Amino acid sequence: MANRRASITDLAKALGLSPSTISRALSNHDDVSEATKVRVRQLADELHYQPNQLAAALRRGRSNTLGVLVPHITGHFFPQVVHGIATEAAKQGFNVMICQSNEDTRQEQKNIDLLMNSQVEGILVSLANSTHDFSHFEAVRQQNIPLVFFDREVEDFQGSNVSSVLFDDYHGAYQAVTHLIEQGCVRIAHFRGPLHLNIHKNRLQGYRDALTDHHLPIDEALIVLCEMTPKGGGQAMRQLLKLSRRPDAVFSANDLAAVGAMQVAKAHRLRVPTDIAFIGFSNELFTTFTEPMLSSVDQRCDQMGKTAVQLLQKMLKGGPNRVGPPKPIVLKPKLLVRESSQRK
Amino acid sequence: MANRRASITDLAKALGLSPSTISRALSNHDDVSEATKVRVRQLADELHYQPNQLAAALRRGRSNTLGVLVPHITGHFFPQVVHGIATEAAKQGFNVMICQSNEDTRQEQKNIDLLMNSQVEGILVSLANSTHDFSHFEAVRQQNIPLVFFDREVEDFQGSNVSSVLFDDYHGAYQAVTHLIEQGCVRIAHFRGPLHLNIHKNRLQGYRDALTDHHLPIDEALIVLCEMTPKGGGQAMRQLLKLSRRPDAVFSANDLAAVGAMQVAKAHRLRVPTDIAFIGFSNELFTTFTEPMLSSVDQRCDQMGKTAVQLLQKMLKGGPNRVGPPKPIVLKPKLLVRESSQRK
DNA sequence: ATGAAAGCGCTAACAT
DNA sequence: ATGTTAGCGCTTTCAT
Repeated sequence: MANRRASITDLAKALGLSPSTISRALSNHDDVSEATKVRVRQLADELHYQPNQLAAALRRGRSNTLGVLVPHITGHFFPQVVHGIATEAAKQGFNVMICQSNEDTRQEQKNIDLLMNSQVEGILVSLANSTHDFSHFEAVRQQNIPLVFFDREVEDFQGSNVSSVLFDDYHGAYQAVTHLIEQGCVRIAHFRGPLHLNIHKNRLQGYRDALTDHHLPIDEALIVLCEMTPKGGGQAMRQLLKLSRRPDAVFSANDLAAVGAMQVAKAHRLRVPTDIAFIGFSNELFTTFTEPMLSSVDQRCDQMGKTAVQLLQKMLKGGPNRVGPPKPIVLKPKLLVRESSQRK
Repeated sequence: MANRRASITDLAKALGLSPSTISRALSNHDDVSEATKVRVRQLADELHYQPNQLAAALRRGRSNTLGVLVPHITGHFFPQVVHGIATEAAKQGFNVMICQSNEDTRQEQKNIDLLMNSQVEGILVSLANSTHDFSHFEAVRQQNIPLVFFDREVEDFQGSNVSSVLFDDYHGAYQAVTHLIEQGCVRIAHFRGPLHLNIHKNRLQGYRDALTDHHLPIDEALIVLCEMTPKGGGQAMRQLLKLSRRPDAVFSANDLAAVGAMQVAKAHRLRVPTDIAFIGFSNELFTTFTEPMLSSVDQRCDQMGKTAVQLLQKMLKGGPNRVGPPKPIVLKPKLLVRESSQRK
């Protein structure tokens, strides 16, 4: 049978004190005598007293909870970011409520509502792919609840309590391709994803600019739209191998496709990296399990989560007298050179 | 400026009605006139009224929130399970609060406390590796808060509102080892984890029984306690290779250790699977990227999350007149045979 | 150093 | 069909 939980009132009655004193004692308030504190704590322990956060939050007007809204918690990236968020939030004393939009705008709206109703003190969002209408974020802005977009951002959505944490995809791609050039590669192919996503647009642009800046021609036949899976990468690779002049390197917009391509290349008796070098993107766990190990651009996903929470925290503390929103934070990528691209 | 949010009281005053009527209208209660409902909804929309869940939860004594406690949200397994949980919980109209223990018992205790304080209606837990002392779950049991252990369970922790969703590790291991025997392996090693975790105990027992049932001797020297990482697996492998009679197969309690071991074996010029075969456990994404591809036992992780929530839901609905706790649910494994164990 | 009292926003039993 | 009242458990101002 569910014993009703001991409340402050219960403690008060049992000790012949007032609820206010109990409350103060439990929160270690200065002007409660040490003796009383001891008595209170002891009884609280004995009765397994559990403070009711709901009540405290309601009274204080502060829920101590952050809301997180991600497209989903699968794959590599989002779990990692969520991990970073949860860890940092815990460190700062916040609870975390997590919702998934399943890449669906309607669910995103519903979840934003839900988070607001739950009186979260701030919201961290990565947009659903399909989201073009941003009216549901209006409410957040109006209530002046701090809002941080990460990875996927709403463009032109300004506000004094709105900011973002992004990843410099352009620079990551640029670094990767430059490294390939330095290794002596001259026909570098690129596997790209759909360009309505900024990440793919930027990675492609980084690729182009790196080539141009190093006086290499851009051959559109070497830029292949492919599904970002091992299978997709494999198909793209086969397509490239049919060219009269095959590429001597592949920079893929993700690791999965790179691995698939590498497998196909090896099946065609090409030596990696001597005949053809590979670089992926995201530094997935498995990149060190392939043979040769796959070079990749590391995104520091947990760093992104951590940074996002810190940014939010800054807004919460900033108060109303802060001038303007905190600047968006752009995380720098790091190229990890492994065997698949190391020719020298 | 943070406009104070409109409350029910505000709506009541503005419309010249009582708060109770507003409350009833908003929750579409039967005995409010349609006309009133319309008026109320309209004004609510206009003022962007957001119900305060905190207050409602406090009043109702029901928070509409489930607590989730996992060792971490990284790797393959836990994100997948959490995804299953979050999805199913959303479907059932629950919010989800997520905590990580970081495999640390003290944090686990703190998080359980936190969840209880947050008045969650039920808790889903996968234990930290290091947890030997279960006193923190006593409180949960005493408060009669439904508790579901998944994947990692506390043995001998019974209660009318305690249950679990497990994976049939024994059977998975048994299948894996039987398969190795059928491939002609006769000296099969096992990498095991710490045995206070049932998953490892059961995997070990499945290993033993499969050998015995097929009339193979059990050589304790072939059973190695190792850290479940590539590095740990590598070390264990080196240890095995020093034996006068090395093993001709390894069944590892997880994929990471298997991969590490496989790399070491290959570095020693052993051919996989001809000289030595490998099977891992969990069917991580990267198992298809290794060379040769790693055979593994698939756990259907998202199914586990979904099932766990459904079980919890059953307890919540069951009420106090239910007889005994719901039976633990055991999910069946599936052996995926890939190159690393396929000799014929 | 402690107590009395009010109220956070909501709901539900009990009126009318 | 609507209103009155009380209270969920806690914190905090204002006494004393």
